Amino acid sequence: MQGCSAEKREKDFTIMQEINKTEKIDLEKDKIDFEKEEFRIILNSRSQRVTSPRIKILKILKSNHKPLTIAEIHSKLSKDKIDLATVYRTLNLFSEIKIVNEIDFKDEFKRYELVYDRHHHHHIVCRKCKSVENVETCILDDLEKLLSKKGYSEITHSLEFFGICKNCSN
Amino acid sequence: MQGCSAEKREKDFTIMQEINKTEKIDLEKDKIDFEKEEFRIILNSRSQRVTSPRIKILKILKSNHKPLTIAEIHSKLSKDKIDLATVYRTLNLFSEIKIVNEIDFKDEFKRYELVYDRHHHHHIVCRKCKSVENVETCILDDLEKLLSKKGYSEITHSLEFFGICKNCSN
DNA sequence: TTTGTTGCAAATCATTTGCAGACGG
DNA sequence: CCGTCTGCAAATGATTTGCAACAAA
Repeated sequence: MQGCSAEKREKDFTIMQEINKTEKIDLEKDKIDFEKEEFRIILNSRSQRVTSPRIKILKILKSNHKPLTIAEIHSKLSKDKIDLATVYRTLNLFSEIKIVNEIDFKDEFKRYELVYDRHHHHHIVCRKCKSVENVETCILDDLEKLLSKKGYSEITHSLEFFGICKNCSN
Repeated sequence: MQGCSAEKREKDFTIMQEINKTEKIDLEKDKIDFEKEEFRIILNSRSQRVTSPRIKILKILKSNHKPLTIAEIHSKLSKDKIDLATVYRTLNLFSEIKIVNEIDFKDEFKRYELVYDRHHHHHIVCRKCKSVENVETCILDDLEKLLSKKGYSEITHSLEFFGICKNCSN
């Protein structure tokens, strides 16, 4: 293909057409390209392939500042025709490589939240409407006081620790 | 039935026979009868019927000082031929009336633990062997220090709050 | 070129449900 | 006796998996 300048020019032109089209539609082009590059680095650094479904799912997780269910992620991908099975496989992968946290809100669905770029935090979930707010502090007493000041009532919490026990360390 | 003394005596005798038989087989009779009475009170006070599957499941939860999965509970009932669906329905009921806590250990199974007679506590779970120890303290920093002194490593935790938000209170 | 990923369709498996008979109060 | 609970069998629905085509490195 080297030296095949006519073809190259035609290709460049096609690319420019593509970019112009994109610019008109998407005013946040620069931000999005930056994100893509960020995701590429994250995946590469963990020896994972950079694929279109993975980037799209990462974008969705990044732009939604609350934990999402598989169904929510999949429906946000509806125009991209990404298979449900791929969504499951991708989120299982992301959990394994620890760039995503799997959260249980005590309903029937698991939720996923991007964590590689965020500091440790928790959530307060409304038992009725399932709305979610982040909780940044980390001492329980202070927390519950804070939450009731914010207007929540009947607060309960669930806290579990996970680790490797003595036996398993050997 | 008043004044029907012959019948009453016969009935009492039958009961005594029953008790003697039980004593020979089960040396912990007193303890178990006490438990049954306790469970009866708990269920009655919440307007729930006292049935044999419910008592058996409560006994299992009471005697196992760690959260159990549905499958574990069901297998401990194997000799009693209690249906799996009944186990599910019973534990959902127990969760609703809040005598049992439903816990997520981030594997595929929900676990259930009796809570009406215990003070609030958490757990530390080994990620490999799934062994469970209770955690009684309740300040996170102290906790994690305590846990690593106990020999756990790579400790993480998961904490979520649940409550009713302002909007839903109206 | 090689290895890993995706889409599709089918399988799996935990959980729920309808119903008829059994049981508790 | 009335209303609820249980066992059974079938349905449901989220999640996983096998496989062939495809894409990334």
